[in-house]
Amino acid sequence: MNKLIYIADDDDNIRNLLKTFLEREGFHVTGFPNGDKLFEVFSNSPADLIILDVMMPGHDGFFILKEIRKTSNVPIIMLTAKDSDADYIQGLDMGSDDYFTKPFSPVKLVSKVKSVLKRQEEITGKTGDKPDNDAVYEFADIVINRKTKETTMQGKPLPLTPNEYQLLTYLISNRDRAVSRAELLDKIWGYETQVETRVADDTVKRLRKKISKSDAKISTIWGYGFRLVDRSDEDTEDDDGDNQE
Amino acid sequence: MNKLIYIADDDDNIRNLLKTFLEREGFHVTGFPNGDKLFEVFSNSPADLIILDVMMPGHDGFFILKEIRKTSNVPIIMLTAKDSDADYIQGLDMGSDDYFTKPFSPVKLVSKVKSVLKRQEEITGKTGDKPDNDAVYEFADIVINRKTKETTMQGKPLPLTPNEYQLLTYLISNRDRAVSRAELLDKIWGYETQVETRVADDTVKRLRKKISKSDAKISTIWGYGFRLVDRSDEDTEDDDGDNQE
DNA sequence: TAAAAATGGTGCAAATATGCGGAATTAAGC
DNA sequence: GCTTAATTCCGCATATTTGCACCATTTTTA
Repeated sequence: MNKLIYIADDDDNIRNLLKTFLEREGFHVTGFPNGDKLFEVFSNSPADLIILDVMMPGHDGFFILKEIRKTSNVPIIMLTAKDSDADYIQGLDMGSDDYFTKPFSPVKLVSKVKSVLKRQEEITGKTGDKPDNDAVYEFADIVINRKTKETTMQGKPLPLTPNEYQLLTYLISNRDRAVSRAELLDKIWGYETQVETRVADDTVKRLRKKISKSDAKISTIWGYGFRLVDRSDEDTEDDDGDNQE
Repeated sequence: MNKLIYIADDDDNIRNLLKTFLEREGFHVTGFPNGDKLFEVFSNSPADLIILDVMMPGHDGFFILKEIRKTSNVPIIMLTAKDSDADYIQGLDMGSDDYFTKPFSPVKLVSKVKSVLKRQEEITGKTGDKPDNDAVYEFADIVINRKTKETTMQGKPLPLTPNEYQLLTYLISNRDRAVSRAELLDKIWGYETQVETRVADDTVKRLRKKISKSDAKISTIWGYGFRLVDRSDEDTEDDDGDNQE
């Protein structure tokens, strides 16, 4: 999986310790001496998970946390000193964030990291409301991150070609209705006129093959177009009326 | 058709250009110097389609778009400057909205307008000016979802062919009167002249077979056409000799 | 009551739509 | 320029729809 993890801690020993343990587990780790540096880099190249010490030169961990939260839902693990920060911890969004109390066992932190990442995958992999609904499209067991253009099916990466990506995205964003071939050609291929072409069918064909094991299914509306349905709940009603003109 | 189109753009040249081209195609066009003015007027007298420039004095196009979307499903075409608005475009409801990048060809925009309006008709129905809040047609135990094009009878899926779907939809939307064969041929088959054909009867025949177990029934108006009746309440007066033409 | 007109039903074949595999073309990276 | 991936094109097999011919049944008209 090769996840990228950012660590901000002013203590070199702790940073290197964590780096060592995490890298041993196959993670890609970058350390920062303070939160501001981390934030600066993160703004341009996001990571999969962030570990923040609360006590740091410059802005403290909670400040950085809030800054990051303004634009990202990346999971964040806070490193706190004893109980002193208890009050602040209460305010954390425990859904996507977590905390660890110093001193801590590196082994335990590593397993915490793993569980947080796993949970994150579960959240993105299932139908559950999630904060960043503009950037993430979900349908059944398929998740599309529109910012990173990453697509997953049942948590595993689903490689899509550009056209397939667009088509699937369009179908998902119009999950509540059937879309006609003409509309697909117009929106995705940009054909103004309804040229007699079957490129849409071709792309649907390839897409169907790739998501054949998914709960999501592209059903045909005979004489009209297509519609995305979820096998797990709408399977009983496939055939139905269609078209016009 | 004589559709009404509203345009909001602070650039007089663009507004007049569009106005000219669209009016040449038979559309009725009203221009506004900004989105707020357009919104104000639209609130009282709706249009069939709206063209919004993104960059405008006052609220920008996306803001106006959202305001309009709170109460209406009128198709909207956004005019954006280059790729700068790419992110926002992502957030559009690509189903009923569309966008155009400046600079654009008026000819292409006109054809886009046409295709959008046509699609809107397909979805909303040929009757035209009605917000699609009645996307679901019901008659007796038959339900037609015009968005998904799913048809159910007594809760179970009712598979209809394109022609049957159209015919049933037309009958339901005209439940309060009898429709003549000539009218059906005109509206559904598009036969301008009253060709001596019995295709309408064929489709009625097939439809009757499929809904034979339903409370809905297609009764024949001898010498004229058909009318949809509900067995459960209007059963007493089925055959009667209405006639005219 | 018989004949004519209108409608309903059955079956079939032409027309249309869709799915699918693979070739051909185009685009993209090196 | 060459190699690979992506897209489109091309037939063909299959599925579905639809119009029509033909006959039966009902209704009207004479």
